[in-house]
Amino acid sequence: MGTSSLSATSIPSSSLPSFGINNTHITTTTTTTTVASRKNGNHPRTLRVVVSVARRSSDKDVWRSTTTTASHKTTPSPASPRRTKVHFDQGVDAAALAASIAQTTNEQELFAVMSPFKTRQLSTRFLASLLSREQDWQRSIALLDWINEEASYTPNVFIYNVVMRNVLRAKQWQVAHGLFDEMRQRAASPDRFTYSMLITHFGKQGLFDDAFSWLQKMEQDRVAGDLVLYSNLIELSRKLGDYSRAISVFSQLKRAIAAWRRNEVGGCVVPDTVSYSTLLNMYVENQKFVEALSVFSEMKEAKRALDLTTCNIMIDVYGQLGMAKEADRLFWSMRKMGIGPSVVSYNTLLRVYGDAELFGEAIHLFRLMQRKDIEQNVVTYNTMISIYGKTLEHEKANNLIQEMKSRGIEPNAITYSTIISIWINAGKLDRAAMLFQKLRASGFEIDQVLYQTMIVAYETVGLVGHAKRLLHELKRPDNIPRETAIRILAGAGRIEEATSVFRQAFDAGEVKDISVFICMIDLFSTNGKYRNVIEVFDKMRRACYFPDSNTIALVLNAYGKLREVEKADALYTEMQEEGCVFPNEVHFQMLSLYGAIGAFDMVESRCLRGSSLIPTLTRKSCISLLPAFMKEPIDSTMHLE
DNA sequence: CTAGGGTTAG
Repeated sequence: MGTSSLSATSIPSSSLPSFGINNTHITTTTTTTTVASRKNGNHPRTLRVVVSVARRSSDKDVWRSTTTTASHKTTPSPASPRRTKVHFDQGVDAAALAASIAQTTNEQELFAVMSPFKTRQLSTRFLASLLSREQDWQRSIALLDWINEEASYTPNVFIYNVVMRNVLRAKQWQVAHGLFDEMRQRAASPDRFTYSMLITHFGKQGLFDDAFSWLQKMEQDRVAGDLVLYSNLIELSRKLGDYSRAISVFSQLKRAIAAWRRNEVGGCVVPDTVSYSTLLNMYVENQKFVEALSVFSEMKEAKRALDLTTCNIMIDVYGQLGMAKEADRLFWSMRKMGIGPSVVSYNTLLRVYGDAELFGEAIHLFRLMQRKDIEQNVVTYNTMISIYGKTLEHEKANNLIQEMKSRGIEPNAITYSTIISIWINAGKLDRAAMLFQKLRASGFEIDQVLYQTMIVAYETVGLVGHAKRLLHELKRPDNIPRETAIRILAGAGRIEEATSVFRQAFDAGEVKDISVFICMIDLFSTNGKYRNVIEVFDKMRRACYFPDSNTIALVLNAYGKLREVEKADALYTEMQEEGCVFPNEVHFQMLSLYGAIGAFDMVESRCLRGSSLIPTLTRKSCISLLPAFMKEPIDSTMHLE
């Protein structure tokens, strides 16, 4: 019968990424499905088997060896007592049963433990509660399989969510995909718990494409997000360096809040401390300090309690705004608010003092930390070294390196690049070079800032030969990662070297960081190498990285320069559908592209309809739009300056 | 009976 052909080996290993939902197999089992369904009068079980076998085929250890289908392929469970409403949960000790399950090492053992309950009616609620005690992903999958195949219960969304939780915590991404598909097929529709877990776990792992595709599915399913989810998405966008997307998510959040206020949806979207601080942080990252301040006061108005992290962020904001006094006041009032400042608070205030040239206060605070035995870390020392650099006390700065070492705090690349810059600014290039050589000789990993610092230093004092030698080394990077070499070469504008190292690294599968793609696109774009821009972009997409909107703007520009308006249009449309909000420059760029090929209808349909462009049109942009409007009179609602 | 979030130094 069908299922016997469904052993793990029959699932092609290439059936990713939809993971095992393989049409061939589903087709071959259709007949059995019908029979099975008729027999026990419920859902098609065989499909479940297909999915679960495929899912398990990725397992590696003992749980996999039991992927035999023989034991549970035919006989519908004799009990199948779904007609009766009587449950026997009461007599079952859930804790003891969970403990027995926890002892099993493979599926057969687990099935054996559960076998007495095939003939008894356990409620779905009981099963969910049983599962929620299990943390191991393989055992929870086995239990899910038992529920489905051995006992013919119908797992609900609670049960699936618990299994999903364990699978995600174990970073089993393929299994998660399979489980998700299975949920949908079995009508246990994913809910906001499911989506929230998927989006955050995939996002945390840097799998942004997946994370945003879950978001899309969530919206298609009309599942309302809540505040934490939106905080998460804003944070994801921030990590991607995509301010536009963050703003777009934020406006979605505001829409969700409005809907919630009108009682249209459930869930809770009232901003809390963490979501405020996420927003704060987003504004800080993008240098929007005034907006950050306004969020802070809105937060205080909303009577949200300040917590440690929010205070730390705000000390930083005040500092960046040149409001050292406020930063100082906030720091010293933390204890009164019942918040003990952490090492991060101290470090941030140290930096604020340094930026404000309040060196006396900084040194005083540092001494206080040492006297009162408040935790210090490498950031504390790096900040102080930089401050001694500003006060021109070079030897004191240098001594701090010895001090931190003696206290068991290891200097890092930031420590060394700080001190090297100090030597260089003090005109002591020899000391800088000596330290650099010593670091290289000791096998310390030189990162791009260290390299760049030295290269720039050599160039500044006219030692062009030394600078060139360093750059030359990077072409054949043996002791530094290729990604680092690429970033340095690109930063130094060495197109040919950067290109060749990038191609080597990409072919060797070594390009893991999205920023490497981006710096190559930047490099090619600023040098008018548009064909190369597209090449890197294609590689980036093939490697499943999600480009930020600035990068997309550069790629659109490249397509335009190459007169590939159709490709530009496809990308522009796709990214907007993905929720990407472009700066107006990008829209104008597209406008002029459409204009150049005389596609005036595109101007209307793609750029203007539903976009926020019209109220912001300036005289200059209106002039650039004129060709497009030649057919139509200019709308009087447009604001001409 | 199920879930998830934020901060410092070159």
